[in-house]
Amino acid sequence: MGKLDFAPIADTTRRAEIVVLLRRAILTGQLEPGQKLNELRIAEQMRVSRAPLREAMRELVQEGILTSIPYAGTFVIDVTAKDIDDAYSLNKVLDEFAIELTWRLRDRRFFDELDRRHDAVKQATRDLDTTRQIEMALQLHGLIHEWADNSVLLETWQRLASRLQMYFALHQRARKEPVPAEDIHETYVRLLKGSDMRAAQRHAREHIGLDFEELLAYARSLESKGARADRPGLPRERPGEA
Amino acid sequence: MGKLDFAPIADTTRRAEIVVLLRRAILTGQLEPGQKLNELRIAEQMRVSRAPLREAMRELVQEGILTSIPYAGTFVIDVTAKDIDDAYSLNKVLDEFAIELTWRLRDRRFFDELDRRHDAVKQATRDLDTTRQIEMALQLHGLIHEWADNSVLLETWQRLASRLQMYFALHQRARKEPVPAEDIHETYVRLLKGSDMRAAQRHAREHIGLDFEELLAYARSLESKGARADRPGLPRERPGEA
DNA sequence: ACTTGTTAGATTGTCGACAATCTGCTTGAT
DNA sequence: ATCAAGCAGATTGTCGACAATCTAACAAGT
Repeated sequence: MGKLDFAPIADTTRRAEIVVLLRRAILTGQLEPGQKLNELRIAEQMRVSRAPLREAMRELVQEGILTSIPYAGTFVIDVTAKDIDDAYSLNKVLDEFAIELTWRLRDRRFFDELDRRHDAVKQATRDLDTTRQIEMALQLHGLIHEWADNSVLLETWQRLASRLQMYFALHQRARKEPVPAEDIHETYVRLLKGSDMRAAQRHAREHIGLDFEELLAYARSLESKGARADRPGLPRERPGEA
Repeated sequence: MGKLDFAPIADTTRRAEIVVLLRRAILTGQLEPGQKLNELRIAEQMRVSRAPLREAMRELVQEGILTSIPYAGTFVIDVTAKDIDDAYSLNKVLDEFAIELTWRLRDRRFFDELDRRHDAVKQATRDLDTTRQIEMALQLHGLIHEWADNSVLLETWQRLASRLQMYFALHQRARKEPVPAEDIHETYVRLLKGSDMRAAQRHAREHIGLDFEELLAYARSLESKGARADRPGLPRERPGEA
């Protein structure tokens, strides 16, 4: 018999597809932070009943990009400057760890994949597709976490990456300027291919740091402008879990 | 008006209560790894319809202690030695980070809470209540993550703690010996109260390390004994997310 | 003996309807 | 005018029934 091994076939449940649609809508900023998700309306738009929609929403709540208040509704999470700062500082720690784990596992396939993703970022940049640029940059950044061969680290990173994508998309959408044209990942990729692990770790911190500082400044400016009063019934605090 | 601030009232949805019940059943080992959860049977036992039960199960899937395969069922996650090892190594990194963040925030209330949780562990040990001992030990350990004032870190820790509790409960249930009587947390607490942060971080690694080594040895012995053939239809691989 | 097609039973996925709860407005008393 | 009570509408939570899919046993053909 042939030694061909097939990949498992795709999920074909409505729930799974709904999750993909909703996640994309949130991460690209089509659904704004704090916005309420009306179940009936969304279910009708998607031509689906509320059952699979609600199950999908529960998944995204646990994924950390939605928040739910019983009998009040499910909302896109609010983005505070502190959230961004918290995510940023944890991200630094995880990156350092991921580089350490990945370092001895780097091989030809790793470098090829690194280049492939790097190219994807540059392509999206040329196309002026900001949304895709953000997504591809995070994919490039996520490679060290995928390669580290630590399932728990990878899960943690993916949860974090979801929020990062949302934050950055929000930021990009706010400032009208076009995308930065120069390639800010060049050094990052080069160091990951090199032989100085400490240098790579150090750069990962600082490189990410630059983007984040800008993002933080934006978030802080939003908050100093006072709480938004346009959307009524916003949850100011999420109820604690038992 | 009084300056009393009330805690948010408890969630009163069936879904939330089901989550608590299911989580406890899994973390205490009443539901074994790999075991399938029959929706109809559980729903009847709890006197609830399948809708809130299924939503609760989706949450636990995202929490990482259940795994779902479309049209096949939802199962308690399988525990492999590598999973434990992965969780262990990430836990070391998170602990080090948490101690760093918490260090300058330590105050009277922190030390009091530290003692309170430490006492709770000792009490459970005296009562020979192994399940509670594990839970309290993790609570003691979680204090540095709660105190660190980083919401993303806290979330990450809580997800990790769920699995750790499951692993340890499984281990305890397997070996017939009674609980270790001596107080293994004494040094940990003392160092957290002291003034040498590096020493506290170092101890956190090694202290946890001991428990884990034992746990790992157990998990490896299970796997070398060959795959279990008693439960049919076990998922050997979970389908990837798109 | 081995494979293939079929069928019955069980289980998961989805739907539409009903119950519980919240929100905002109206009403009416002071 | 102010405020509380209560009502109407909208939205979420839950239920029971149906559809889609899987599993295992059985029959039939090679």
